Amino acid sequence: MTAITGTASAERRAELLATAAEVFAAQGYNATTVRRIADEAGMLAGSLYYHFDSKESMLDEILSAFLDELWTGYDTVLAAGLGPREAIGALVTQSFRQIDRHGPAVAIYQRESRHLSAQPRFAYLADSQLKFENAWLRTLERGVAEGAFRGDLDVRLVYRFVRDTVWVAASWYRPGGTHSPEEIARQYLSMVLAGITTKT
Amino acid sequence: MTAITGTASAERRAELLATAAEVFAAQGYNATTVRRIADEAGMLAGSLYYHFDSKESMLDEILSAFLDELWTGYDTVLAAGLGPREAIGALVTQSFRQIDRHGPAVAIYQRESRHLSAQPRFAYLADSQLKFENAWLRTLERGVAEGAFRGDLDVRLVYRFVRDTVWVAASWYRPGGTHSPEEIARQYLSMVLAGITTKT
DNA sequence: CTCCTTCCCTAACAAGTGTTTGGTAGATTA
DNA sequence: TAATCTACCAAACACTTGTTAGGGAAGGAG
Repeated sequence: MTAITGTASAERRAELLATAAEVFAAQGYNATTVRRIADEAGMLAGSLYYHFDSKESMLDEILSAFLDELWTGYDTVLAAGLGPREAIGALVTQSFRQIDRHGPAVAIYQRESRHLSAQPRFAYLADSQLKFENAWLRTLERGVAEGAFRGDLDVRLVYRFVRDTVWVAASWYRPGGTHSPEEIARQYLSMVLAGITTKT
Repeated sequence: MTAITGTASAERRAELLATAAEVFAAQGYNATTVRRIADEAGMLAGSLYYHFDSKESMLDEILSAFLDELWTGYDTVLAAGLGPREAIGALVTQSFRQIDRHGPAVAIYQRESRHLSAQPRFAYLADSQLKFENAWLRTLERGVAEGAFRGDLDVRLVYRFVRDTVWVAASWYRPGGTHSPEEIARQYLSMVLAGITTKT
């Protein structure tokens, strides 16, 4: 029955992609050999090509799946019509949830996105990055205009500051630790919004 | 005369290491071929081996030279006996100066440090990271104890927050831009210390 | 039982990798 | 002028890389 085997093979695909993502995240895409992935999956290198066209296809599928889910969450937040401060909060929280779920994918994205986006196949990475930047910048500027955020700072610098502080967390965050993604998001937000010094 | 040729060849070494560092930073260490480096330097791949033992030696020299200079600056700051808030400020400023000077090296360090430190040859990366963590953590804890920093935050989280926010800047910072490293450090510090919201 | 699909293995390929070896033009030294 | 040294080139080496082609065991379908 093609329906049953279809979902079964889809599950196997996802399984293989998950292990591939972990190795990519740990070693880097270029440093990862197809034989290592196969090893981790308990099979031989050639067998991977029954499921995937190429090593690059795996990377593509990992990244695009992650970005799809990311933007589903982001678009919901952006369409909710929140105030600047609440919007930033929701975006940060949403980001940490993605880190919690797609940890390896986030790490890969951060590491390889820059030089990958030059490749036509991965042009959607640049698109996403631009859309991302616009969403954050507009929210920040709106916040400055409404007096919620400080106006004495370079907005682009603030953007990069917030963006980086959130996403780099993927490099050390491990699911199932002492802090839930929501708790980490809460503390991060508190630092970004109010600073780490006492208010005297 | 060995003295003159000695410094001349030392200059050539530094020159080659600088171009190697740029390529490593742009493409990643593993994705960079020795032929690409040689090409960028205007010579053939084999010729590099007149100056260096191996590709790994180049990486080693780049990273250790960077760390040496970094710790020279850090140790000066840490020995100055500053208050917690001033110490953090000095450390951040110092870090941005390093990014300004050793941009490529910093980028390489961030990207490859994790999996390199497992290798015995690069064990000093792990040592440095530990020393780094201790310096920051102690300063932060001292600040909390003295009431300069907030006590309602997880100190380790604060550490990673500050550390990451500073060093990721290397991924987008380019020397000779609109902002000097000191100006960027000033604004970053202002955000980290006081937050991005208006104090109402 | 037979056929067929699924999923993997075995074995190899061509291209690209870091590295080595021997040579050589040109400057430096004696 | 002869000898030596410096900094590179030319060509190959052994090895790893992603990828492919053919085969075969297992199990469901007819």
